[in-house]
This record gives sequence, structure tokens and C-alpha cells, in this order.
Amino acid sequence: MAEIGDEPDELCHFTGGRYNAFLEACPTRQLLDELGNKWSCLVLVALSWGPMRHGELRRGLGGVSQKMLTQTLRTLERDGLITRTVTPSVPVRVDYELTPLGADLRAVVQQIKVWAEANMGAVAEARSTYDSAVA
Amino acid sequence: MAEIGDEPDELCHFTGGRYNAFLEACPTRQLLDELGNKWSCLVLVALSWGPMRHGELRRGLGGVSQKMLTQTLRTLERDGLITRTVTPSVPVRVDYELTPLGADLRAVVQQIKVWAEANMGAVAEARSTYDSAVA
DNA sequence: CGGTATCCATTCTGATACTG
DNA sequence: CAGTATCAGAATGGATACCG
Repeated sequence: MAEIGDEPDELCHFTGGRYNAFLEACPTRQLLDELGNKWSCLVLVALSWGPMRHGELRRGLGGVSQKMLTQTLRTLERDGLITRTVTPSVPVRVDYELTPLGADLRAVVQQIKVWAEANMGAVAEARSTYDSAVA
Repeated sequence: MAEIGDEPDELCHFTGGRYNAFLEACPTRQLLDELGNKWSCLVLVALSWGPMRHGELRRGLGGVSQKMLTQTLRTLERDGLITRTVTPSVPVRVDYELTPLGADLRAVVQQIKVWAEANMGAVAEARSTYDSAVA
């Protein structure tokens, strides 16, 4: 009988050196949580167009504060998903760019963004139906 | 010149009735936030194997509390991503199942889970490199 | 079994002010 | 321009107890 954890593909069991996000202790959970941060996915997608400065990103991501942007960038850098390049001019210039690993992940998370934008209408409709049924 | 918001594909600008998650006021942000919840993605993927009961999901998702599972399922139901079917037996039986819309999204978020499980090793390595460089 | 209600700790987020 | 520090409020998550 099929159970959760028996995935159709072979990338599944925590045993044997592999990862399985269904298991509580699996470090994969940390990665999933991080992508759940408010800005991580948007930053990755924003960097699709090549290296970008702090200020550019800030203007591109509506509503992000400087603090949260810096924090998000640091975490992504620590995880090897983006690089941070400092040019010691005056004033200093800092560019962020996707690493190959980050570019790979970007392709995946962009699908989420595209899906959300494409299906937001259907979701909004489902919500109003649900809400009126409850009332 | 390319700017954030000028996406390579055509699903981009908020203007003209379309959605763009880069904009603060875009409702797409709500969807992204929801997928960022700790359990939403895992629930969607777990339902890949067909209808599942509350208890089955609870056992399958390591560490989820009853409250959070119920809350997550409610939200997904409200958004039209899953259905909730009550069989009035004693004790009552409740099954959850992906809607076509939810199955569509599941395919996308599963890629995230697969990516995370496949690349967790590289990320962990990057982290330790970063941490030792800081020290 | 599935769900609700309450309380509480932790985390996340953002506004503000300040440094090089 | 990029970043840090601090503080306060909001949101999230979870333990517990109870209901149909």
C-alpha cells in the first residue's frame, strides 16, 4: 500500500543518505522554510535579468524594507544561491548575482510565481464562493 | 533597458488586468505567502497519492500539530485547491483530495520539494564554507 | 476521529535612527 | 549607497483541554 514518503521517483527516503522533507528532522525543511520567507522567491526571480544592485532590487520589489532585503540577501548568499560583489568605489557599489545553483532554483520558483499570477483569478473566485457558503 | 517587471514571458504587468507579484498591492502576494506557510506545500504533495484522511496526513507529515494541519487544510480548501468530504459515519470520516486546480499547483510545488531534496547537500556545504569564512 | 478554543512562546517584519 | 542596531507590533506555530 502506498504511503506518504513512498514517492513516485527515487529522491525520497531519508535513509540511505537521501533527503525527505516529509520527515521532521530532515534538513530540507530549513530550505523549504527559507523559501517561505516573504522575499526569497521574489529576489531569486528578480535576479533573472542579471546582476543587480541593492537599490535596484529595493525599487523592484514593492514594499520591501532595507532591513528585510539585506537579511534575505545574506541568507541566500550563505546558502550558495547568490554571490555578493563589492566594488570599493565612493560610494561603494554592491552587486548581487545568481550562482549556478541559484539559477537552477530560480527556474523552479519562477514557476510558482508564474502559476500564481496565472491562477490568481481562479483562487479569488474560489475564495468568494467559499466565504459566501459559510455565511 | 530591462527592469524588474519586464518578464521574459507575457504574464507580467499588473496593468491591463494581469498580475505581477513584484508589485506590493498585487493579490498574488497572498498566494505566495500562503505557499510559504510551513505545511501548505507538503500537504499538496502528500495528496499526490489520492484522497487522504486527516489522521493519515497527520502521521505522514512529521511534526505537524492537529491545529496547524486543520488550519492549513481549511485555507487550501478556501482557495479551491482541495476538497473536503465528510462521511457521516460513527466516528465521522473526513477525506481531503486535490481539485484540478490544486493538482496543477501540486505539480509545481513538488518541483520545489524535489529540488530541495536533491540539492540540500550543496546548500549545506555552502553554509559551512560561508560560516567558516566569517569566523 | 476530526475539530474547536485558549493561551503562550517564538519568529518575522518593519519603522526609525545612525555609521562608513 | 549599502549596511547595522534597536525596538515594537504582527503573525506564526504549538501545547493543552474540551466537544460532537
